[in-house]
Amino acid sequence: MKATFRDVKADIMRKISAGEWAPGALIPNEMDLAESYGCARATVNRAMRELADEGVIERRRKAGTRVRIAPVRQARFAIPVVRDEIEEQNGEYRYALISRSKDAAPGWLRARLQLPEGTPVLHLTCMHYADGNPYQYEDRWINLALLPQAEAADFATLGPNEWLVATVPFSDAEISFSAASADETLADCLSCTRGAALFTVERSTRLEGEAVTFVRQYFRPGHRMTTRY
Amino acid sequence: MKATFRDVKADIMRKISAGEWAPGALIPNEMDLAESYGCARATVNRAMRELADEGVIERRRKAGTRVRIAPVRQARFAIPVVRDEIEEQNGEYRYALISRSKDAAPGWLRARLQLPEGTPVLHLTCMHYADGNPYQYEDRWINLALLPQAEAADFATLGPNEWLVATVPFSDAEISFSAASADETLADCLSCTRGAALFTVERSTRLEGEAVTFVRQYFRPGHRMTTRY
DNA sequence: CAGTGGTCTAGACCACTGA
DNA sequence: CAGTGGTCTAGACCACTGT
Repeated sequence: MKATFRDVKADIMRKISAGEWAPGALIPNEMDLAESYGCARATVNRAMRELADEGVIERRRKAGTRVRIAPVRQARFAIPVVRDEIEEQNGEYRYALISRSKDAAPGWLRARLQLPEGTPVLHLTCMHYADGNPYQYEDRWINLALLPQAEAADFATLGPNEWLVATVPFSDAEISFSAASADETLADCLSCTRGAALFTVERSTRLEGEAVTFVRQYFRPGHRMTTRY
Repeated sequence: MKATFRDVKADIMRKISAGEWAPGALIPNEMDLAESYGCARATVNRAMRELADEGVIERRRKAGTRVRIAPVRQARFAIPVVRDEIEEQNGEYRYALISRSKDAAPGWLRARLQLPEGTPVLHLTCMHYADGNPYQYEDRWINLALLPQAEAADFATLGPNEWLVATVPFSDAEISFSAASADETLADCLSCTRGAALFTVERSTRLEGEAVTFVRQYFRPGHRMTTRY
């Protein structure tokens, strides 16, 4: 009879899945539920709060709790460092720096990261291999005005990805997924045909409002990013 | 002086960001923190639990709480119904059914969804338009053994996506993102060149372990899926 | 076995908001 | 203004796990 918050959560989910509480329907309030489950209100509260976080129900003070009409389906992705991603699949990771140059940020990058004219940036291109096969081509820009120490870093052996994670551990990011056609350079580096469709990730990272870095990652043809929800 | 769980969470985050508690470092236990923040242990617990959920810290009974060495960066995506996705951008949504057929599930689909041989499926292909422009090509398979009523549904006016959300509101799903080259049919439907790189979403949905549906969605060239984390 | 986090409780006060 | 969820508290017991 003693219900845990997991029991309560599961039972509410069941009632919703079974159609007992239809989309849009009002769910009893916390006090009533607590009584019917024979537990404290705080227990019901935790169950309901988690369901609300997951987008299953919608809660409003005074108005009560309702089953969402259009359930907000959401998926969570882990965003690993490339090395970890490969090693988790028991692959042998190898990294190689292709090019490195210091310049003023080009216009498209300044616009994208809201950088002032003349901001110095470090531009790196590199490759990541799994078991000797091309895995990912990385096109990386680092804001030297904010991270001058990047100029002294040795990116010949350590990938910028790992260097940044170690240097700027917690930051905000905007990430976007898309598809791109392989141009000559990409085809060459990834050992694929020109025009091949490549899964692409772009990410810009900020620390307290200041743009730290921008990266484009092109994955080998056929790459998938998978999750459950 | 009265710290809320938000205060505690923010302060812990600050200490970690500032390097006061380095990656791998042991964080004081809940009782000590509660005392230093002048709040109840439950308050500290909630703050820490949320940070652990977000992948910032790692907690183990008896061993205590540590700052994660490799912070698990994770992003959340809302998975909207196509119509909502378009209408949220103030676009005019239009739907069209291209083909509809009933058949036994082909081998690749049976393997993918773990269906027995001979399982009847409904195969639909359709298009979604935004402001009259091709937006997404949908290739949908519905398990008729589980959802026989799909055969009677009129998919000429209502997209299978919306029909399913209304019929099977809560289910588990596996979703994966990739890139695909447009073949003749896709190029034709999406008004793009053959070989264009298309952002692609595949999703298989289960209800209590039973496969309900599988879908491949091909987006128009240039489509991006974006989020912050 | 002892220390740490995980959870529950009963009660309280507060914040928001619909009627 | 009254009902609902949001949060905090002080205390308790339990589950796990390192030593």
